[in-house]
Amino acid sequence: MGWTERVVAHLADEGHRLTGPRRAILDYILRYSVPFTSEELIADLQKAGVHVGRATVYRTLELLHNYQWLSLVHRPEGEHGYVVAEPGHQHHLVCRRCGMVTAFQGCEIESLLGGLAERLNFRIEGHWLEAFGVCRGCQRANNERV
Amino acid sequence: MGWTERVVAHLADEGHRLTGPRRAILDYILRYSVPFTSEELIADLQKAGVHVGRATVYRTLELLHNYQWLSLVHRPEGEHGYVVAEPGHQHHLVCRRCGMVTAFQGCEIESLLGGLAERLNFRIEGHWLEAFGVCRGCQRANNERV
DNA sequence: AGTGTAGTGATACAAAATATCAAAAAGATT
DNA sequence: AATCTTTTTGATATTTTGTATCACTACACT
Ligand SMILES: [Zn+2]
Ligand SMILES: [Zn+2]
Ligand SMILES: [Zn+2]
Ligand SMILES: [Zn+2]
Repeated sequence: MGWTERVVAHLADEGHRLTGPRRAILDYILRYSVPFTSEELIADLQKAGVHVGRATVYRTLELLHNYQWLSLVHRPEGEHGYVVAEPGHQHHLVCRRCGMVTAFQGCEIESLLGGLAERLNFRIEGHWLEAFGVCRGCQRANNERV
Repeated sequence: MGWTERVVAHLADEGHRLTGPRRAILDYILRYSVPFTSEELIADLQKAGVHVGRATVYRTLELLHNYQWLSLVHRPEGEHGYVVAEPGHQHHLVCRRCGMVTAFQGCEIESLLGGLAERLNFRIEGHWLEAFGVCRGCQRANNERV
């Protein structure tokens, strides 16, 4: 069962309708290998001849983001982009060259922040972590060029 | 030597001119106790009767951000806001109630990410970490109310 | 098939950010 | 201190991004 099917099932569970536009957006999203913005998706859908209203794109992405089927990451240029995700605590490695994103779980940061929080009397409820670097493919490409 | 003086000295070093508008913005920035956006600063300067063009505010904030004299953090409502910072590796605790930001250094995350990077063949060059929670003051205020 | 309601999208609108470019002002030079 | 060179500024126009409205559509359920 792939991402789309899980999303569809979950949305149904939550009482949302499976509409044509939502289906089209879900399908299109999977074609991205790098984070995308709402505006980019709108433009790409249009180019591809898929007719979906601007407001619907914004609404659908927000819906998916609320359920954590999409995550936001910082792209190399600075703005936020969406990437497909699975619900739950997750972090990302973002390639500065090609923009590719790799998700990873297993986070030991809570314990790391624990001592700090105690010292500062700050009650920590969550965190956002994202790492930047160069992915395997881009390292190789670079070596070949040199 | 305070933040402003360090910034002024650094900008001079880098060959930038110390203009009236820049001075005004630097002075005003220090009055914020929570992260602020470009638009907020523009509005506040106007209210305060300080006349600085909109474009200049955007340009100056970007300049300071490039030199890391300002950091961007996610505010409780979701958007990005600027906070004064010192160049170098730094992270922030952001209070979800009042928006107050506490910076901290001493970061052991590199080592934590090291093993992961090796497994994934990803060369990590940096990271962004930000923690959310409730600051000391807001915890106390809440207790009193309950 | 009929019904109630979530969802859609054209349009208008608002907000945020950038581009342009003549005029102003820093700082160097004399 | 007057001049010159170059950065910087800011009014304005424009683009980009995101939201509000609301009549209409079509999904889900009986
Ligand atoms: Zn890459
Ligand atoms: Zn984590
Ligand atoms: Zn607080
Ligand atoms: Zn760190």
